[in-house]
Amino acid sequence: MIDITFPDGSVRSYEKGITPYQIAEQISPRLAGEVLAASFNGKVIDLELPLNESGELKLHKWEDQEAKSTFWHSSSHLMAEALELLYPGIKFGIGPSIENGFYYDVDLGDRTITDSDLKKIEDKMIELARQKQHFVRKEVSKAEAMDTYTKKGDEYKCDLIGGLKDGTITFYTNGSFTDLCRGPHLRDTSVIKAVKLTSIAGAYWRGDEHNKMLTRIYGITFPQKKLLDEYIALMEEAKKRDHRKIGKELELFTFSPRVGAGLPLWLPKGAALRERLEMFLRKVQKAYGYLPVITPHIGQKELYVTSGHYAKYGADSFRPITTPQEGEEFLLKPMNCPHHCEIYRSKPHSYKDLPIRLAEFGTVYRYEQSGELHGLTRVRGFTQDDAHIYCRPDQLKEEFCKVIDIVLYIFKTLDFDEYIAQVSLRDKNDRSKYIGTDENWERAEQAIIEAAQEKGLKTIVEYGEAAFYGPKLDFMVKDAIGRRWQLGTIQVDYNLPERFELEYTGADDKKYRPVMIHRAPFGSMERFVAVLIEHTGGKFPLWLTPEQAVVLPISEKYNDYAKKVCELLNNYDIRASVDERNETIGKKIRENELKRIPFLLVVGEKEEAGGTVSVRRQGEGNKGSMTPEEFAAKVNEEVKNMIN
RNA sequence: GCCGAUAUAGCUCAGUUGGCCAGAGCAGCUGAUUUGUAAUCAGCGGGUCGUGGGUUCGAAUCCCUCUAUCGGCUCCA
Repeated sequence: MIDITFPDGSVRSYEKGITPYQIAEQISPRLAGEVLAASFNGKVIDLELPLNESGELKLHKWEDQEAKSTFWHSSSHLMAEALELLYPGIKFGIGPSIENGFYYDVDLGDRTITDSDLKKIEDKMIELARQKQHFVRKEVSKAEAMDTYTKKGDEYKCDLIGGLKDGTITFYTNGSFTDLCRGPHLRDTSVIKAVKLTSIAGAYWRGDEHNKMLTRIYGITFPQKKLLDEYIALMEEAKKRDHRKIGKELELFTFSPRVGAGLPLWLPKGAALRERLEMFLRKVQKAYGYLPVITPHIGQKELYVTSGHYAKYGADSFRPITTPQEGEEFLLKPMNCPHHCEIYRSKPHSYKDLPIRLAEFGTVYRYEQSGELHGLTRVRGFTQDDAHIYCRPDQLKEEFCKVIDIVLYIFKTLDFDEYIAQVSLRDKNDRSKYIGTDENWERAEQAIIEAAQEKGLKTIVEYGEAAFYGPKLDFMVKDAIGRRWQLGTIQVDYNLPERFELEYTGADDKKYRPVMIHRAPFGSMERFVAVLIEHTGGKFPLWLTPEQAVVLPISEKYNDYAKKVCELLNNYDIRASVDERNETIGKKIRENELKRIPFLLVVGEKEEAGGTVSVRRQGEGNKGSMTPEEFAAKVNEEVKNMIN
């Protein structure tokens, strides 16, 4: 007998060799019908894997992520089976589950697959799923596995098997399709009731751009048709929040092919929004002892040779700007740090002066590959809310913690509660991508990990994500459809101070190297605004929104009164305007609601006579009448409470 | 940069198998209306169908180039 411990702490004894599915059946037939996967001692396993020892068992229903990932992983095998039947001779790369669904990378040879083919693949998948194909696990030797795929002519699987250890290799078979796979899988395909193949894309084999590009087919499946419909509806809702769409609708920004791809043009309302964000951060930074500086948009090539950026990125940057004579070469500035280092160098520093925090909303230009450009989130010209902190080694952790405070304060003020704090460290295997000594890297990595811990941040660690000169703490936030973007970033750097020979004089009158922190709480104004748009759907917080109120005269007869009200509000620092158009009040309300104006102030005969405005709040409707002064006081009070 | 797709008026989109001066709604302009909480009515103007080439008697429609955009991959100081 073995003892099985359940999540509620209860323990039951079972015959050795019992499967999780049998246990579910014994608990209740209903549970057996709903269970999709199991975890044994924390590891997800097949429902039909015999248990031979005591341990903790969790049975996963659809709600659990473990169930979903198993479900989607099995779905990718189902899709592979359908593909093999529809496209004989097709070769397979990898086909994992992902956050929302699954994909499979395939090599179709000379054939191509387009969106119009997806329907027939979906239909085939449903047809196969209904056959209730069992997923059968088989352990194979490495030689046997290699032989199978050599015969089949699938070089990708052979490549994968080459990297596996003998004795750990398993095949899974469902219907006519057998795949090299670690598992686990569903019991059978019959629970896959709804299928949607979402897109086709190219993907390099093993993620290496020097390798062949395979065709990646993305899909998602559900145990009920209803869940698929809900998912599709949710995605459609999310697409309405796309910052590119809202940016156009609300006239925040635009692009012009004539100006150039990836070079955003901020329209008056977008500029107003961005300016308020800047002012907000400037105020915070002032309180934290930052000193605003301004540096030019170009710098001599030598500057970046010194910093090391030229060696690392010179070949993939905008070409140098050359002067007519003298043979000088300048680069459009791709980052602000070298300039700030030169500011630090402009005079000698005492240990008593540190930390020195130089801040600049610095516009930088980076050559991004054409296929990478994406709305405001990935552009070729953008403005970093940049600052560089030069401090003594003993001040490092405290300074780092203070920067975390700023980032968290900003996120809190803007209701970004679902962020991921990512500690980005060096690639464990390839250290050639980085500059600086191991010792300095260790110190820097340690400082970040400790500071994050001290601030109680829940972090994930990613290796190989560090900058070439130092490790980072990155704050990642998702967009409307779940793509992750890096916003805030904090980086510890021992290398640039070395390269620029930065110094301060210690108490003992000796020269020392300061440590440098690079930090940008927003990341860039462009990306931050993009994510902010997607989070709010364009309904910006009252303190931030470009237009807080619009006065709507019932008819043109009241335009003069409306203008008077507006002027009064403007004097109270309310951002208001008058909709003077000769339109019905219904239409004015509709259009200004669609523009996400927080307050609409209707004025007509009654209001003019009483010296009031009729207040209508976005999404809440009519809130009754009050004097413009009362309204202004209310708005200003609300704004004050939001950013304090 | 790579794979796949898309590009018609300021915006959102129609445009059948290639065939008369390329259409609609919204926006704009003009006029009427003077409006009470999510679309008042009428008239008018507006497009070398992304660009350049090709096939054809004839191209928005078929083919190629380039550009931009979209979904991914790679990259992201």
